[in-house]
Order: sequence, then structure tokens, then C-alpha cells
Amino acid sequence: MRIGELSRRTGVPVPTIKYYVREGLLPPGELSSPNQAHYDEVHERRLRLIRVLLEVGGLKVAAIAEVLGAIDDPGRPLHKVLGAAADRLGGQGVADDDAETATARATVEQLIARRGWRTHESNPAAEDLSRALAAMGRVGHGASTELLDGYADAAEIVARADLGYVSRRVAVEDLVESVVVGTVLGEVVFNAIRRLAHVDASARLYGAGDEWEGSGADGPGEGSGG
Amino acid sequence: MRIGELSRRTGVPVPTIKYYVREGLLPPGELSSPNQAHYDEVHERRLRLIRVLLEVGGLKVAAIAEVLGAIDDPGRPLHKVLGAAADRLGGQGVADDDAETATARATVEQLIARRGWRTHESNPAAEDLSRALAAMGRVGHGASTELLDGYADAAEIVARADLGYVSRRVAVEDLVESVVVGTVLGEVVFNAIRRLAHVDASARLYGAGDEWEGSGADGPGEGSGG
DNA sequence: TGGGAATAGATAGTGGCGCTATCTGCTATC
DNA sequence: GATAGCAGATAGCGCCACTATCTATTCCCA
Repeated sequence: MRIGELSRRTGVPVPTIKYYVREGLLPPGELSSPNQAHYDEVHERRLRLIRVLLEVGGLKVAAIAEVLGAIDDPGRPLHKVLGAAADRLGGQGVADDDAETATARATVEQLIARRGWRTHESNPAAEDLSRALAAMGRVGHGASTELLDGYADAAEIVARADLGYVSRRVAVEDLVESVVVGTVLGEVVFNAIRRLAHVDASARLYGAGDEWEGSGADGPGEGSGG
Repeated sequence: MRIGELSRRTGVPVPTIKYYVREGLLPPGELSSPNQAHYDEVHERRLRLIRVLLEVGGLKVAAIAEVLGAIDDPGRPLHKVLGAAADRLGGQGVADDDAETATARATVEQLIARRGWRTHESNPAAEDLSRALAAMGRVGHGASTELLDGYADAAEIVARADLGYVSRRVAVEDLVESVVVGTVLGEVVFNAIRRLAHVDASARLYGAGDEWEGSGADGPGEGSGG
């Protein structure tokens, strides 16, 4: 197909497709003449993946380029692929080395030891976790051990579910892509489910049909406080 | 204190503080003369909260303004506060009404019914979830019922942990802020823990010390590269 | 009491990012 | 042969989170 049809099928404007090619997200079409190129279903599939990673996953274009490059390179270790995808907290803020950060790092180390998790501290997720915990401490809402252990219990369940999901797709050619989608979109999916569960849990605990009603809430009827 | 000291204490540049005041994130200082204002610990605390929400939570300035406005207005229902915080997926993409979206919506409805969750479909999290599931389907990696149920199990654990965390802070004046911090930063914290658990789970399953090795992985020793 | 430093408030500019518009010369198709 | 579409290149746009600069005023220490 030509670029116009690719655009029509995916809903992505032609200039945007060209932009993605320029940025290395999408391989160029196969040239049949100096100004004619053909695209196939691989391009279409890749383009859909790009859009989903961008719009739903919230990845930046540069991160997507890295991730896709890694998907196409079977020799690359997977943690590098996911490292590129871990963009939300990843490379933006340099960790300030204050007391909170040191405490948080120790907390993370203890958590990993307590769970018996097999991971080295080189894992960037550990650093991200330290940063987030330090931030919570800095605003006076430090996480308790109970909270962390609750999260860890839940995370183990999620990890098992994810592994089961991936192992069920035995098509090896899809494996890496499946892991990426599962990790990036799975995060979004889980976060939404978590918000759903919040509503239910607070409804059960506090009886009200609404959410955790804050101090002085005047009920579900939109009172004076608009 | 004056703005310079506020800046020094928090590490936020003076022009940025002024910008936050302009944007309604931070209340202006108390004027003692036409060009002198005093700031106190409330400002300092608020400023730290803004930065954490921005840098770690990934919220946009406009979303933070809404959230903080709601924190300061005790009459506002809490789900509105959290709605403003649900910015990652929230108001950006209008749901395209294709077949995938319809399927996803039905899946979400079934999930909520299956769990017996007390939530109405007006909950924006449900719509976010539908969108994410539709996206996964669109790229050929649809989520299975098992995966969703696994996520739901985990989400219930997280919700219980969060509720316990909040209920332990009985200081009512902090309650809403605590919920916001717990929801926004808790998400970041959980996602990091999830990534940690992934590494452990795959190490356990596949034996290799590394992560899920992708297609054609030839062992932990970085072989010929595919 | 003088003077450099800091301040409030206003306006304009910056850099990054994800596109989007336009242009040139060419090609497919009817 | 006319019209539409195309590749590749360059420039511009809109949003966002700041950042720089300016004026008039006030602080504060010598």
C-alpha cells in the first residue's frame, strides 16, 4: 500500500507518519522509484503500536524509538528494553542526595531483603522507588512498612499474572513486544483497576456510596461548595 | 520569611515561585507593603507538595492547581479531587467508538460485576480502563480474563493497604492531602515495586539471573547475540 | 542617611516536544 | 495530458513549564 492508505487505515495523518519515519520509530517504506514507497501490514501494525505506546502508555517519542529499536534487535537484553520504557520517573530528575533519599534507599534495601527478591540494586526501578519514597517523606506523608509490604504482596500477584500472560503467548517472534505492551499498558490498566478498587474499598469501609469523603463533605448532592 | 528564603529552603527559583503564585498553585504571600510579602511554613509545605506532584507524580501544573484548590475546599467531594489527579490517561484522548472499545467496555462491566465492586460506570477510572484495554486489543495483545482477575486481586490488596495508611492518619486536616499524596505517589511507588517484582518473578521462573530474556535468548552469558 | 540588595508585579522570551504546513520535483492513474 | 498523490526537506505552530527583564519600591546595614 502507499502512505495514503496507511494513513487512512490507522487514522494517523500522512505528515505524522513521515515524522515517525524521520525519528526512527517506523522503518521507511520500500522504494520502488525515487518518490514512491510501499508499506505493508508490518508498517501498519508498528504504527498502531507507536500510537498506543504514545497515547495510552504515555511514552515519549524518543523512548518509543529506543523501545522499538530494542524490539527489533533480538540480541538485546530485555531489561534494557524495559529500562527505556520506564520513562515516567526514569531519567528526568537527578536524585538529590539529602537525608530523605538516604533513608529511602535503606528502606528499599530492607524491602528487597525482606521479600527475598532476586534483584541487584543496579535495577533502575530500585532507584525510582527510592526517589518516590523520598518524595513522600519530604512532604510529610512517608510510607509505612505496612503499606510497602501490602504493595509488595500485590506486586507479586501482578508479576505472576503478567508472567502467565506472557508465557501463554508462545509465538516467540511476539515475545518481546508482548512483554513491552504488557509492562507499559499493563501499568496503565492496573492503575485504573486500582482506582476502581479504591472506590469499592472506601464504600465498604465508610458506608457512603461515594469515594473517600474528605473532611466536612456535605454529601453526594453537590452542596454549597462548587 | 521573604521569597528569597522560601526559595533557598525549597530549592525552587524565585521566578518559578512567582509563576506558581500566578497560576494559582501557591497562595500569595501576605503583603506588608506594596512590594513586600511574607511567607510562612504553610507556603513552604505547599511548595514542596507542588514540586513532588510535578516531578514525581507527573501531574501537569493545571491539574495541580485543581487538586490543590480542592484540597483547600473541604466541601468538595473527594472523587473530584482525584479526578483532577487522574491526569495520566484522563482527558487527553477522546475515546474512538470502534469495536475494540465496545468490547473493552463490556469487559470492564463484567469485571466490576464479577468482583462485586460498588462503583457506577460514571467512574472515570472505568472509562480509562476501557480505553487501555481497547488499546491492548488494537495492537493484538488483548488482556485475558485471568490477567484482569490477577490485577483485580492485587488491586484489592493495594486498596486495603491504602485505606489502612490513610485511616492511620486521623488528623482530619491532613486527610485529603494524604489521600492525594497516597493516590498519586502511591501509584508511582507501586509501579516501581511492580517492576522490581517482575525481575524477581522472571528470575524464579526462568532461572536466569537476568530479566525475561527475549526471543532467541541464548542464556545469561550474552552469547552471539541471536 | 546613603546605597546596594532584595522585592512585587507585569510582560515577554525560551527550549523542548509532538506534530503540521509548505515547497520542490517527481510519479501513478485515469 | 491533466490531476492527484508522493518522497524528502525545511520551517513553523501550539502547548507547557519555566526564565529573563524591567520598573518602582522597600529593606537593611554601614
